[in-house]
Order: sequence, then structure tokens, then C-alpha cells
Amino acid sequence: MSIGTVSRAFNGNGPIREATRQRVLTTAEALRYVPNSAARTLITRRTMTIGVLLPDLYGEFFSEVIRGIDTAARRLQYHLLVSSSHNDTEEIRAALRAMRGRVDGLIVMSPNIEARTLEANFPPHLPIVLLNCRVEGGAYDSINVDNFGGAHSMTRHLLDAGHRRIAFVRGPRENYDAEERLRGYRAALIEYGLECCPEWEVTGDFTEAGGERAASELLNRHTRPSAVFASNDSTAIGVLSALRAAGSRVPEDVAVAGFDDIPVARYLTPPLTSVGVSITGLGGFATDKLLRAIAERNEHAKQNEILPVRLTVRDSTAARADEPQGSLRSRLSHPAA
Amino acid sequence: MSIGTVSRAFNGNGPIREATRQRVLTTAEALRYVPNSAARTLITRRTMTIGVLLPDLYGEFFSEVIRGIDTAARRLQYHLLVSSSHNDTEEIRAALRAMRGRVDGLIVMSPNIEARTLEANFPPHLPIVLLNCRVEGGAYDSINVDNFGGAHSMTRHLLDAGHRRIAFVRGPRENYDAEERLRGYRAALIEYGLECCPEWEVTGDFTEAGGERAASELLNRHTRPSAVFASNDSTAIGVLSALRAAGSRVPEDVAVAGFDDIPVARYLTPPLTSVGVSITGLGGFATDKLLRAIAERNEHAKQNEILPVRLTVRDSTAARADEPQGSLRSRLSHPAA
DNA sequence: TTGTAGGCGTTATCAG
DNA sequence: CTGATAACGCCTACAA
Repeated sequence: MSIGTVSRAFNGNGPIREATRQRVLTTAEALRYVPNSAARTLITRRTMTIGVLLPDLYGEFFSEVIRGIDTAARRLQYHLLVSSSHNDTEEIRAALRAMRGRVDGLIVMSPNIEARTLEANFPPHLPIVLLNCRVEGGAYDSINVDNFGGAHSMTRHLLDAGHRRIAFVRGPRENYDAEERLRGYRAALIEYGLECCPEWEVTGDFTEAGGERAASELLNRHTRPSAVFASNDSTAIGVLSALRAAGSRVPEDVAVAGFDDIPVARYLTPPLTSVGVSITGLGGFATDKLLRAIAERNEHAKQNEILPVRLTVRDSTAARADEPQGSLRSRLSHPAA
Repeated sequence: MSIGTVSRAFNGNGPIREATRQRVLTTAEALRYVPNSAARTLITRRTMTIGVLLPDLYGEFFSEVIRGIDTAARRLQYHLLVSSSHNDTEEIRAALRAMRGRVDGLIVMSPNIEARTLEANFPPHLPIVLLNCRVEGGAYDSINVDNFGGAHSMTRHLLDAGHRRIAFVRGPRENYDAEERLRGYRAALIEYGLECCPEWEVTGDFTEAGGERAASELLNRHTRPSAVFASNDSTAIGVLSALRAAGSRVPEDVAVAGFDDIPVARYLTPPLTSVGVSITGLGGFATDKLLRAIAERNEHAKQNEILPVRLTVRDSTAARADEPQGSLRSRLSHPAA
């Protein structure tokens, strides 16, 4: 039994008789032989691994994305090299370089990355899919959630419920998603003939703690908002927490809305109105796209896709602003009140 | 400039003059040269990568663990190969085999894995750290949260608050953590001279949906519990959601407690009493242990560590069972009630 | 201090 | 259809 035959048995590439192939496979099993992936990578120049670059943020959103990526990647026998928790350019640079030669492609999810950071630190012939990143030039495939449209719909939803004092809790500066959501909020206000007051746009950072701080600040205003639109669900969770601590009822006193529609949203008290896409689906979609690019040796036309979002109305906005004592629905949810 | 010199410049291993080393490094930078990791792995037999095997469960717990692992691994220039979402033995087997030769060690977090599955599918000389797994034999290092002690303390906390009808929402069968927590709950009841009624131990699966179902079931009982101890925080979130939907007030009508103390626990409505360890710390601890084992070529004495947990009392249990209208503290949190 | 050569375990290309 | 052999890019003795 020669070494070349074994290779053919595993690869199914060259010509080999089925009987010998089986024999190789069974004896390999018995000897616990597994082809050395480093040697294989060395000569084929394929690592069968995709890299995932995550930002400093955390929460349910990113773990869901990873689940989606992992599931899609495994179907095609790909592995996942994960590198998380960087936001400043220097850390991203280091992570990119470290991944060089270890991956066949990259999914980048750092919303404030610059295209030239990628170009300068990652082999140019390898495909990259940008997920929720600012898109500059057309050098890379990219997938974005419809941040503008989602924030726009959500704001309209609040306006249609009679709200006129709608506060917006911002995300991190420089975060592309966050800025787009802010734009959508403003656009809806303007469409309804309202002014965008800077004092209704309060600071946040996509974390629960940031949401809590933002809500506390809003509660100290002499005119309080009748609705708070948090730029992501983690922030909304913090807002709900601060409102509860201050004795404000949601949605009777203040409506609260989020963005992303993370799985836990529907289990919050009250269930959180939110807007978003299937998060695992998002990860899977990006992965499929990347794997296709790898298969096509990155010679395809790059494209930027914007995924439509779905608005899910739950109890946290289930009261009309002009009925402060609460709608029937919210009363049913709080019969003890 | 010879190839050997370049190697020495990067490794800092053999003798090399500092001036030439600098010269190599700067020209490498200019040429964007990066040593090929596959070739390096092939000869050094080190991948500089650690594998992480996660179960089918999701939620904030696992993403926090990964953050902790990643941070600790990066400090020593290690990469992370993540494989998630498997629970049945066949999938674990496949994942283990796929990681062979791609990692220098493994962190396993599949609570119902069997030691012989590991032995049979992973190179025996490579170190493995079991995180929250059932420990059989002493073949591997292992780290466990003090599930028994934590559940015991929590149950005592509820008993001390006057509760006598304490329901327990179980985790998945075969899940070691879950079973240990159940044991701790039962032990505390017995210490207080109470019987463990099987009807107070309801089915759950460590998910929000499972918690919701469990709470619904409990609400249909003709004697309702005065406290619900959920075997993890995700379950507790589902319990809170079902109770709210049914109009039960927490903690006035029912106290609710969880396990793990995930970051979101303190932002829930009401803030959730829970018990656990620092989750990122847990991941970092496991990683440090694994990296030490790698450095010592796995020749150290294996040990099993049980990490002490901390009980954090929050509003969800802040009422005495014999004061159904609520304590001062909970009244302050709900001035509108 | 630097250059040279053998080998790590594959795949791929030829002969047989 | 199977066996031999030259890369793949690096590390590490050893020679210069």
C-alpha cells in the first residue's frame, strides 16, 4: 500500500479501485490515522478555515451570528477561527495579520473598520465579506441590515401610535449601524413635519449600562419623552431597567422600542418591540456568500446587499400616547395593576 | 540574506546579530512577508491554536465564556478554533476528529460528553480541559462551577425568606450541571426538614422557551409555588415572562431565582437573583490552565477544580413569603402599583 | 554570526 | 489502477 494510494483514497481525486479505497479507509480507522492538515494546507494552499473578526461589543447578537456562521460553515467542512473584542485599528491590524495564511476567507464584523486597513493587512486575493460594516469602494462583498429603513419604520410606528416626544438612544460614535439608525429616525420625524431636536438624541454605546444611563438622563428632563427608541436591543434592556427602577410603567407611561430583535426580546418585561432580521440567518447568509467566493477564487463581481428587516410589535409599544392609562391589551398583561 | 537567517530573525531562537534581525524585520514588513503557518506547523508540530467545543445550547453564557477564552488566548498569541452546536455523541465525534491536528489543546464544554468519546477521537498526548462537564476518571483537567453548593445556597436563601413551596425548573436530562443543581436544591430542602416532592421539580431545557412552559405548568397547579428556582438564568427569563403574562407579580406573588448570573440578570424586570461565577473569568481560567498544560507537554498531574460561586440577591426574591403584599424594597421599585 | 541541507506529511505528476 | 518522486515553506542541526 503506497502513500500515494492512501492520498487518493482520502481525496477521491485520482483513479482508485473502490475495493482498495475501502481497505485504506478501514485500516486508517483502525490505526486512527488522520491526514495531517498542515501538510495538506502547505501544498494545496487551502486551510478549510474561515476567519471571523468581531468587534468589542458583546451580547446575544454576536453569539447568534456565530451560531449561524458555524452551522453554514460546517456543512461544507469548514472550520471557524474566531477573533473577538477589538475595535481600535491597531488591534484589528494585529488580528488580520495573525490570520494571514490560516484562513481561506474572512467575515468582518467591525462596524468602524476602514477598507484600507483590510487591504493593507490581508492577502488581496482572499475573499472578504463585510457584515454590518461601512462600505467604501466596491472592493469587497458586503451585507448590511437595512438600518435606515428599520429605524424609519420603527419611528413611524411610534409616530402612528400618537407619540410626538420620541427620544433616540444613540449607539457608539463611528459605528456605522448606529449612524444609519439615527438617520432613519430623523428622516421619519421630518416626514411627519417634526423637528429633530438634538436634546432627544442621547448618548448610548449599544450596551445595557449605556441604555440605563441614557434613560436616567431622560427622566431628569423637565419634559419627558413619551417614547424611547433605543438603537439596539441591549440598550433597550437598559432603558427598561432604568424606567422600572424609576417607577415608570412601560408602555403606559413610556413606550420603548429596540433594534435587532434578539431572541430574548420577546421574553422581556414587557416584551420588546423591535426590528431586525434573523440573526443566525444573517450569519449563514454571509458564510454562504464567502464560501461561494472562495470556490470562485474571488473572481466574481463584488456586491453590496441590504437585507430587509421585519418590525415586530410587542407590548412595550402597545399603548397609544393619547391614552396614558393604557390600552386594553396592556391592561390584560397587567391585571394586578 | 539567507533563508535560515530570516527564520532566526522571526523566531529569535538561534544566534543572530540585532542589526540583521532588525533589517530582516523591516524588509519583511515592506514586502508584506509573513511566515507560512502551515509550513511552520508541519515541522514544529505546534498550531498555536486551541479548540473550543461548545454544546447545542446558546444564550449569553457561552458568548461570555468565549470572550474570556479569546482574551486569555490572544495574550499568548494563540488562536481560537470554535465548533459549536453539537450535543449528540456522533456530532461531537465528528468535531473532535475534524480538530485533530489543527489544535494544540482543547477546551470542552459539552456537559454530557463521555470521557471515552474524547479518548477515542482525540490525540491522547494533547491536553484537554473540561469545562462544566461530568468528570469521569482523572484523565483530564477539569473545571466545574460549584453547582451543588450554589443551588444549595440559593435554596437556603429562599427557605430563609419564608418560602416552603419552592419549585425547581430542571435543565436537560443528562446535563451534568443541571443534575448537580437539582441535587443542591434537594439537599437544602431536606436540611430544612422538608420533603422533595417530584411535582415541584418540573421539566426545563436551559432555554427561555422551556422556562416559559415550566411556569405555565406551575400556574395550572391548584397549589401554586411561592418561589421558582430556575436551573439557569435563561430559564428564569422564560419563567419571568410567563408569570408576567399571567399577571403574577414578582416577587410579591412568586419569587424567582436563576443560576449563572449572566450579565443581563441585573437588568431584568425585576432584577434577577442569581448565583454564579464571573463567566469571562471562567473562560480565562480554563484557557490559562490549558496553555500551561500545553507548555508542560501535558505531563503535569491532572486536577479537578470546583470554583466557588457567589449569590447575588436582587429584587426578584426581595419579598418575604409571609408578606405577600411585598416588602418595602419591592414597593419602592413599583411606586405606581 | 551566517549559509546549507535534510525532513516534516501531503498532493500531484509521471512511469509502470 | 498503483507506485515512486518532486515540490510546498519552514526549522534545525551542522558546516563555514
